[in-house]
Amino acid sequence: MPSSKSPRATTVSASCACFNLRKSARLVTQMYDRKLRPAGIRATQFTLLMAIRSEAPVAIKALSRRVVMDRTTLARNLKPLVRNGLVTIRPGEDRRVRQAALTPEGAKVLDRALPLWEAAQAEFGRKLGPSSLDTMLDVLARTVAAIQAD
Amino acid sequence: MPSSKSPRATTVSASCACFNLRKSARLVTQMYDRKLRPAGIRATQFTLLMAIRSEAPVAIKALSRRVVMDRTTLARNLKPLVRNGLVTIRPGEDRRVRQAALTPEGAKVLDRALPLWEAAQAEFGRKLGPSSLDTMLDVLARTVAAIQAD
DNA sequence: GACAAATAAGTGTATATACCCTTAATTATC
DNA sequence: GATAATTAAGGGTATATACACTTATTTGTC
Repeated sequence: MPSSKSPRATTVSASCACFNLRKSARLVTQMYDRKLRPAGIRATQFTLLMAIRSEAPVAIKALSRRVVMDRTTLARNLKPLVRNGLVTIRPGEDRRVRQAALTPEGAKVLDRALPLWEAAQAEFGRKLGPSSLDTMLDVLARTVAAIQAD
Repeated sequence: MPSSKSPRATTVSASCACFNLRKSARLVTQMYDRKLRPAGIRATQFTLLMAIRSEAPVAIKALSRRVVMDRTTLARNLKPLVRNGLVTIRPGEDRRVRQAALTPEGAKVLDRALPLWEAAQAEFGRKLGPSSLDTMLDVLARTVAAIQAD
């Protein structure tokens, strides 16, 4: 039973789903970014490169659905990748659409990044414990499904 | 070799702790931000106001430890709150230190925000299920502990 | 007391996030 | 076939994140 001093403050910090998700995401992102640094990309960029490689050429809109990222956020996250020559964006047949694809350089960076990502995954799994990692992925997947259900 | 490419992509999107944390954090933050909008603050700002209220006056460094946020990130997140008159930052006795505290206006906004936050919590709990919410908070707490253990 | 080590914080730069509003192109409706 | 409704995307603005580097102050050591 919490003390009478500031029970609500304690409640927020311990029970707010948003705060605790963001807090964990900050720490985990820092860890993955550090691991990926030798490849010259960040965790978010790694995810995007992987998603593009598996579906290229893919429209901005379709890609944003795939990675569950706001369309305008995605467009801006692609900019450094385009600037650094890892991704190309070209008009599709439907001239409203712009298609993203990996460049050869992008594929090369991704090949260099993959073992670094695997190392990050392994370290995180070791620290948290494999069954907890499974639990986390399960509850996060259900969270996304629950929110997107509307 | 069609099979060399798609399984890894699937693996990343299904098993990357960083990607899935960030993805969930995006969606959940959007939901909490929407709920808090009538109070004129965002989820991150709500968290900071709560933390400041429960410990004011509190140094930037101490606050950054409390909310597990990079010190420079925190300093920048405080700026809109100071600009909008919700928080004051003043020098401490130790003149290296700057102390943050709520203004009366900040307390007023927080009072207006609290029931909105509670509504967001309730809606999220209803969507995900109470036991899943507990599971999430538990695994996120252990994640933070595991990473900070080093 | 002088000076080195440690500590708290600010700045520059870059990425990440998403709202709102607008523009261009396609599809549906009559 | 002209026009309305829909769809894909870009730009403006604001917040969120964190690394590297720097500055100011305090503390520890002799």
